[in-house]
Amino acid sequence: MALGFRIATGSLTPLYRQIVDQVRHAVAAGRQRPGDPLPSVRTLAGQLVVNPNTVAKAYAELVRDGLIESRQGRGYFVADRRPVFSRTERLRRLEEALQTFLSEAVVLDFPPDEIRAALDKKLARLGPAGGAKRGSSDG
Amino acid sequence: MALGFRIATGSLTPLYRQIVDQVRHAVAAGRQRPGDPLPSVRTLAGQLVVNPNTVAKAYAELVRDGLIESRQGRGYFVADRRPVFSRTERLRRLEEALQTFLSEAVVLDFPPDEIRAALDKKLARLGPAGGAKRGSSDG
Amino acid sequence: MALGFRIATGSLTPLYRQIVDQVRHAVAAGRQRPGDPLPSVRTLAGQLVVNPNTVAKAYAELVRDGLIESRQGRGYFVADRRPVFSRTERLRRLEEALQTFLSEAVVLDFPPDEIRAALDKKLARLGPAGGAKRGSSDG
Amino acid sequence: MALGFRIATGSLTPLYRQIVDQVRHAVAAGRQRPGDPLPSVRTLAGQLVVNPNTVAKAYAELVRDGLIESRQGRGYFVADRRPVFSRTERLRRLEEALQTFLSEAVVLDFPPDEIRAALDKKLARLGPAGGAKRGSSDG
DNA sequence: GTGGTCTAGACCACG
DNA sequence: GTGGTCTAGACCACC
Repeated sequence: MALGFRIATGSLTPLYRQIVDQVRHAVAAGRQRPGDPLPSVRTLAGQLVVNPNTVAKAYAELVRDGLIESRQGRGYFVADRRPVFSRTERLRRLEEALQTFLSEAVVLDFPPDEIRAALDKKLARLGPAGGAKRGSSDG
Repeated sequence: MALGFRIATGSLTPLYRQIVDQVRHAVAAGRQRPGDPLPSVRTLAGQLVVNPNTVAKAYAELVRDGLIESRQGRGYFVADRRPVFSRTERLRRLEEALQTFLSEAVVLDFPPDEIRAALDKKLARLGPAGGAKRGSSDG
Repeated sequence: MALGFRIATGSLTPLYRQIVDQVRHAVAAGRQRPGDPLPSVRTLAGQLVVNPNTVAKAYAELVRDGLIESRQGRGYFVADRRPVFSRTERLRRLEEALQTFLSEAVVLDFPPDEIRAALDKKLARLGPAGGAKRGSSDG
Repeated sequence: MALGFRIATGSLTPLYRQIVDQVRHAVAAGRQRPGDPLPSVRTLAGQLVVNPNTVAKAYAELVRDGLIESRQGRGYFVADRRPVFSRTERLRRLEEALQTFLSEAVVLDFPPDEIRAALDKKLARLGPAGGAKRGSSDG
């Protein structure tokens, strides 16, 4: 199936960030699996009505995170999962993402219980399917 | 009481953002209630050793968000909060932010337990009085 | 002292890569230490007679490697060393860099002994000063 | 004997580069000597299951580098090697490549021992007959 | 056709 | 002044 990428031009978050996030969602949810091809830079750019460079920038960031890889002349593909970051770095990034999320939740005036509930619900849904399984902590 | 504002000059998050966040947290935690005065721009700037413009910009953003209001010649005060968004809209936004956070966490290969733990830890630190208690109010 | 950046426009290696390498050299050799400012994007671009975007791209890559950091409105600075990558990833990168180096050496028709000797000489020179000291292997 | 060429389609390095490298290594290791014939473009393409264009491009690069030569209607042969660069120039280039490699290794926080070990391991794998033995020849 | 690099120039956010 | 994002469009390498 075609990835249902959507972009909000009016949003505060940069276009390239939105693309990065959506690819991450697709991979995290297992909608895209290792080996699967991503839409070509030009194709996606046309589809989202943004400049190809913007898509390229997004893809480049995902490559550096080890989530996807490029094969010259062929396109981008979801990469085999491999431990790229140290545990400290992973924690730093988790913390950062959590901070961003919580700021938004607080601004939206949600009480802790409701936030926790929302998380639990979503965790349960992706539950046994997606998520981490491997022994992980690479030295 | 004086708000215990603290600024980290070396931090990655902009100074003005740090101020905005701290006011938000103070209000969310109930340390600042509707009608309470905020320190003047000059006072806070002196206290934090930052440029007054920076404080002014932070306050401007908070005004724009409806969290505080300025009363000519008297200073800034915490505004009576009225929900700007409908409950459905708020839920949609929470969902979206949560989705982004969770995808990042999953891609970083963190197991559900660790994600939950990180959230709980941060929620607790937000203060036991933390978050909004009022029932949902639909716009 | 001003960093003696130089660029070879005719070279096969991309401009932005050359910049990345030179910053790495400076940091590895201890000519640039944590906290030190780097030339601003526009300044360096002017100095090297390249487009600012090219410098920006180089700096962005160094940021993602955790070698430097940007402070909004102030510039780029050498970051405190922190373990960003997992051991596997570090080994992968070492292997890659070694492969590139050896290919060049082989093309240049140097025998193993001479290659080894050159390495030893250079290792000895940065010896006790530069190089790795910390316990490193972060989990 | 047939050259034991192997290609990794999933690899990050381009197909044609892999071919170029393998020919170089074969020559460097003395498995192919001046005057020896190389497999024809079509033969090798069939053997590696790649497009003949890819092989042709690899051979073209090797010709350009003076490592092999084509004899009209007969095929490609390993060329008599003559040093293109003066010894000082070769040393300068070796120095430069080494510098880039070492900076990367140091920044990756590898201790001298480990760097040396990695080099030795790779040199050994290059083949015991590996590398050039001839004395330096100044151009 | 694919991705990779580079330029020129615009507009915004931050201090 | 600083960096950050985005566009438009060029040219090259690879398959």
